[in-house]
Amino acid sequence: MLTATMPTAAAHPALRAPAAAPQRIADTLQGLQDHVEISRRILHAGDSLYRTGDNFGCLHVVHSGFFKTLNLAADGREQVVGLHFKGDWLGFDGIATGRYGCDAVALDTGEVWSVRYDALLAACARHAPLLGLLHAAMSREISRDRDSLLSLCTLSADARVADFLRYWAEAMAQCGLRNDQITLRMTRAEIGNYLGMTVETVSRALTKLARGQLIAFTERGRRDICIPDVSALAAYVQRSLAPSPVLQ
Amino acid sequence: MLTATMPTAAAHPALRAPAAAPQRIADTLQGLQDHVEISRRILHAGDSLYRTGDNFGCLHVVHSGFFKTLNLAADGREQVVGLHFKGDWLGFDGIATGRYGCDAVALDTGEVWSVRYDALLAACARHAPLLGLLHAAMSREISRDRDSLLSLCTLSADARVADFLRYWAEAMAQCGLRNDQITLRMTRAEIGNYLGMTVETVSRALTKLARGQLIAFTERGRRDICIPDVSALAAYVQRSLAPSPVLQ
DNA sequence: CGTTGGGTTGAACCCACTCAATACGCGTGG
DNA sequence: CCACGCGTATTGAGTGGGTTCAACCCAACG
Repeated sequence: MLTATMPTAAAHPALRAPAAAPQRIADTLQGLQDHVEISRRILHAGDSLYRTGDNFGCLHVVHSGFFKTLNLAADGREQVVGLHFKGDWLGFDGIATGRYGCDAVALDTGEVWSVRYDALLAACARHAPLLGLLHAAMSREISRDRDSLLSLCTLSADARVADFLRYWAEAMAQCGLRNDQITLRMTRAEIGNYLGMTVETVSRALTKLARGQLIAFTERGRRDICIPDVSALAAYVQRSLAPSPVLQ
Repeated sequence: MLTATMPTAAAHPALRAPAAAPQRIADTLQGLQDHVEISRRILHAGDSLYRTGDNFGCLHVVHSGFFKTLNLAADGREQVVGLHFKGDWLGFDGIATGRYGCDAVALDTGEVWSVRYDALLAACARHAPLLGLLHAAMSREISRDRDSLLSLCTLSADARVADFLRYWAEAMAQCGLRNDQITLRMTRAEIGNYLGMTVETVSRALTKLARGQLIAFTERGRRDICIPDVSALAAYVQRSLAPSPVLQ
């Protein structure tokens, strides 16, 4: 069995997912391709896959690219509630009510595979493992959301940014992409919204991490970030928990 | 069709659930009873239904009482990530990994119905509507978690407490219980943890709400709370969004 | 009684926010 | 080519909401 090497510390809470993530992603895409009729669709940065209130009919799986989900309140508040990478499903929130409960927006050019929910259920009836994949994906989504809550409530602003970068790098690795140098597809405003802080705080946190050698900016633009050692970010999060002074 | 009256403002984001919640709960319990072998279990306040890391084998449905789910990080951080009432499912987070990802703890005496996950799947194959109930429950869980994120990131401490009370009262109504006077089953510490603030802030927020006549404490103890008008709480949340001075 | 756990309240502090100025990157058009 | 505008990012100074630290109240209980 070809298990991808996972260089980062395995002790981290958000790392409960099985180490064989690339295999899982491949199985998901293959399973869909083999048993359900799928419709492929290319989206570009800023395009919406679906919007809050749209009639629910399809589930979607990210085949390439990056997506964010936005929760919109009736009063205008909006909140980035999830980031989604290759192999992730989109649209679960629509099953219960028959309407999507959030917006799904592409962060750059990418492809999604869409399947009709009823067709998927029919396929699951014929081919049971497909249902297992579906349930596992929903289960992971729930766990992931809870980990977000945990980080949001228990970490300082700096640590949340560090944890965000670690999460992104982790996701890159699971997609089989290199994660020592990542290009954030989000503006500081989006990151700040996702992490519950302001643009300025995000910026300050990033410069502090750069000062501490935990990350480095590349020559071109400040949206590319070098992460020499992903596990060092996790260590930073741990350190910042203790009331002992970390790095200035 | 007997649709329960929902007195509260329908404009609120967390109110996406179909209005026929009592019917949904009844259907869930009936569906389980009719098609799967269930094992009933009584728990008392503080008892754990399952713990983080336990082998996953069962899903559980609350039949009576109140439960909280606790996310535990390896480093000791713990976070209340969910509250669960009659008809709610517990244990979804265990499907993906084969181990529960959090603790489920009873907030007072209550009964849960447990079903083996594999038995449930088999029953779903025989009786399709059961699968619909399961997926709807998972879908609602995801939506609910996202609403928590939204509140946590976009509301002030006072508004979060108000929103918490509104949510609890809402849940009581959906269970068919009276919601003009609720007994919080949680200590200030638990509430604070759930809402991402300290005990003192929770206490201050409650006294402020009481000063503003939005809630009132009963004669006995400060854990019983009268809510004369639930929709007034939602209105308070809305008001506190605008930078205009609310109530002192 | 004394003790213990939960709750409230006050005072001082501090992290993160607001406000504001500046700098950067990039496309457009002169 | 530079000028210009615009969105984005960074940095500084000042403020404030929420925290920390502390004292105190109260009810339950041995």
